Amino acid sequence: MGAGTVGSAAVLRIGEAAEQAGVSCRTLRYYEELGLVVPAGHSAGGARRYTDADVARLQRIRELQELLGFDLGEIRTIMRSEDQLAALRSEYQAGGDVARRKEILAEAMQINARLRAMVKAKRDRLDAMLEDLGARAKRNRVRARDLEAEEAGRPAS
Amino acid sequence: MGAGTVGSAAVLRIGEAAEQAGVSCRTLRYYEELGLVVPAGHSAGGARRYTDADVARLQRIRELQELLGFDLGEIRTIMRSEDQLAALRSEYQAGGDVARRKEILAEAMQINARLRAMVKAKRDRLDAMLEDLGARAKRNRVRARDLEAEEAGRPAS
DNA sequence: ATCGTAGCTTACGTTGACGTGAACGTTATA
DNA sequence: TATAACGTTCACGTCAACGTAAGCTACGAT
Repeated sequence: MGAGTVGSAAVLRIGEAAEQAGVSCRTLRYYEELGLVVPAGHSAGGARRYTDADVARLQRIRELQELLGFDLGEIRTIMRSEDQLAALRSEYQAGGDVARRKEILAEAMQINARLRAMVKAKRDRLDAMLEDLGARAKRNRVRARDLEAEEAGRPAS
Repeated sequence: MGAGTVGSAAVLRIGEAAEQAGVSCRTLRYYEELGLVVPAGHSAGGARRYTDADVARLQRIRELQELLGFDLGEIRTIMRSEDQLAALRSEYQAGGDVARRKEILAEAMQINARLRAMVKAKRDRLDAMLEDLGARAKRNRVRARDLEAEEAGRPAS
């Protein structure tokens, strides 16, 4: 860690982490219960201590929940995949023979592709919806222009 | 209605409408309870009769629910806006003075813009996510290529 | 030392969005 | 005209995702 950064050890208490993630403390405890986010550490007295990485994880969970509409069960599955992916990445970087590295890479690419397909499908549907709304807006603009013209044509009918 | 089309009177029974919309009968009755979709008519005996327009409305509701993540309360608000918009459209087409038509148009455009902004925001976030996933995919592809090269360089190490 | 704030566990409550009978009426068809 | 399939209205059940209250503990400032 470079000098200048204070570093991101397990310094955040549950309230602080919750606020940064935009959720409640209860939600954090609930997520932990589900195995979604386990705090990086604990104080001597047993209080949860979160890192910035934990907060990032929380934000990712909210994104998957609110943006993609997954339920927490599906999110758990996804996060497990990503955790596994991170583990694979470590193993990958640690070296190992080429065959193993290829295996790892293949799995990573597959996981990525699955999520990508879901996101893309959703985005495309949103795009279609947006296009529809845009067409309506355009029609309205045309009508508005016509009205202006009509008004100008007969200023005081 | 042109000859050739049977027309879309209130012909669908609840089971048929439900199937076409991809939901359960219970859901239709529930939506009616919430004032989201009131069947276009009823049989002599009191059975609900839906039109194709009702089914379209149902599909729109599902879209708002699943794609945009609105709850049924928010959807009710949106649908009310759209109903009002349709009413305005009728009033608009019926004529009326220019000032009134401009008012109507302004309101319609405002309603449209609100929804459009929400959809666009969501789509942009999805786009960002997709871009991120794409970048990861690209890195993986590069790594895969490197691995192939390494293997070719030392065929039988 | 103490006192207020924050955190901990346990456990029951709540809200949205339906699912699932029960008991009964309606409709299409053989 | 019988009868199976479909419909109706209550009304209670369920599941996820938390909210909330109670009773107790830990830590930071005065």
